[in-house]
Amino acid sequence: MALRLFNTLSRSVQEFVPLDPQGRKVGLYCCGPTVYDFGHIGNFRTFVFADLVRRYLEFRGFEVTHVMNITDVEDKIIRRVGEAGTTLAEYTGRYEQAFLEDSETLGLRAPHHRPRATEHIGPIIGLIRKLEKRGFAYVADGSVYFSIERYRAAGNRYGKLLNLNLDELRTGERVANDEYAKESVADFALWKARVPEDGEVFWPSPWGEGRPGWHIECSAMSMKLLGESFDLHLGGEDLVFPHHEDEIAQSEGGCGHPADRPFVKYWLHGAHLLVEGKKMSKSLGNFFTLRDLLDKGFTGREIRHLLLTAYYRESFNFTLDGLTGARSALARIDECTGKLRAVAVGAAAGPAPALVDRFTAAMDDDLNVSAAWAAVFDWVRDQNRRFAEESITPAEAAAELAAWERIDSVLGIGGEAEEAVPADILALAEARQAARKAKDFARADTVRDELKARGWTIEDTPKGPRVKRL
RNA sequence: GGCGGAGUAGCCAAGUGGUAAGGCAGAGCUCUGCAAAAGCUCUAUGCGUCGGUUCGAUUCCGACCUCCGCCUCCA
Repeated sequence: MALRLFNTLSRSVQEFVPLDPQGRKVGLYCCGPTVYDFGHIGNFRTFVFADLVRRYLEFRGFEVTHVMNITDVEDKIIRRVGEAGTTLAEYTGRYEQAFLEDSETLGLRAPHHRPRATEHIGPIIGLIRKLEKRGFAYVADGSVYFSIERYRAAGNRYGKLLNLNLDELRTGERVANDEYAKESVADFALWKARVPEDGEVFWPSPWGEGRPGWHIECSAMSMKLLGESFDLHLGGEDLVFPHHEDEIAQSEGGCGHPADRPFVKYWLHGAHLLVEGKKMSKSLGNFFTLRDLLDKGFTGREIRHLLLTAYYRESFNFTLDGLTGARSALARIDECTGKLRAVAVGAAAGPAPALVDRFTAAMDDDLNVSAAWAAVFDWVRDQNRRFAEESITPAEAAAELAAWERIDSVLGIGGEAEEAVPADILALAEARQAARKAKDFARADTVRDELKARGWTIEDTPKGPRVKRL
């Protein structure tokens, strides 16, 4: 039994074997946000996916170094900085902070490194110089470009991730004015010469003042932090081309990776999502930032759960109804784990194996999280039956709880211990119970309404009343 | 036009060459003073359409229909 993942490089599901000879350490890089605005739900599908990969690798015993870059210099950012009349650092700092908060809301484990592009201009320039030295870069009008033709002429393949017919690229319409100097339309910028619109956003370089191209930061920072060859590189499916293709060309072009130690061993790409059945767009009114959803009263764990119900390689239809459904589904799990906590006494000898085994089998199969949830909900039903029959012992409950906690280290939706009930609320509940015993139901109902007004609800169970947070 | 992905119940969504996981919603039941909550049970003769291969197809093959993505802004 081994973890198998779909590798975009081979377009097939492959067993995951780390580069580390000990088979223990894993380098994971995920293309992070461009901090020009609040992150939307589509962005976060990708980041939740990356978090799932990271957590599952850790669950499987790998020692993961997780890197996620922050793109804090880029065309759109520069335009907005100009419009806002502020500085680059002030502008991007605001949205980077928002991104960190949103990540926490969704229960994303913090990456070990969050490198910013603007803080790695040195390594970026260094990589471009290597490319120059090896003859794959050329200067035109103060900008530096990558020559795909020379790269291919040296025996390299451009188009590893995608079947591309370079001669048939539909190009021309969207070539920016400042890129007319390129030798070939498919070439891409490594370093962009400073233009007046850039304002104060520029750095000195051997080619004059300017700023990095879009792709180069990921190559430079990932190799700096994870080594020239590392295990996993993740991103949204739209990044396959050109971003990731260009990363490969730059990195392998600059460093001359041997065939058996490529820049990246496994490329994983998460599919996009639709919202209410349509591509997200502001004009359709189905464009949601994470904050929009929180404003509607949904919680981070509900959103996380919904984003984790579907297989990462297929597009997913995100709906508000689905979020409501997520709330109910989580309540079912919380109810079950709450009962387990109430019954469990003493340390478990170990997690009950059935749930963990079924979960692991599902996840090993290219992160089949849907099947994993099926295992969870079947388990919930089984536990509920045991509660109904009162056939579960405290030790068994502790073992089941340990199993849940084990797999929740991956799912990350929690199920915290229930809030302690304050004394005055408890007193009210007891008063109601006394009234019921005395058949004074009018008074009992009044007390129940009082509790409800204070945010608590009473469940009359066969074993007596139970007070719960509304 | 090129390349790729997908169509499974009211909604979301797994899966398999041998007779359809799971969640939400809905229904019935249990419990209850009533209610709520919770729990249990049930809910697709069917997997876009039409052909083909096969003892057998939702699963493989072909055609068609529809939707989506990428083809230098994109998670």
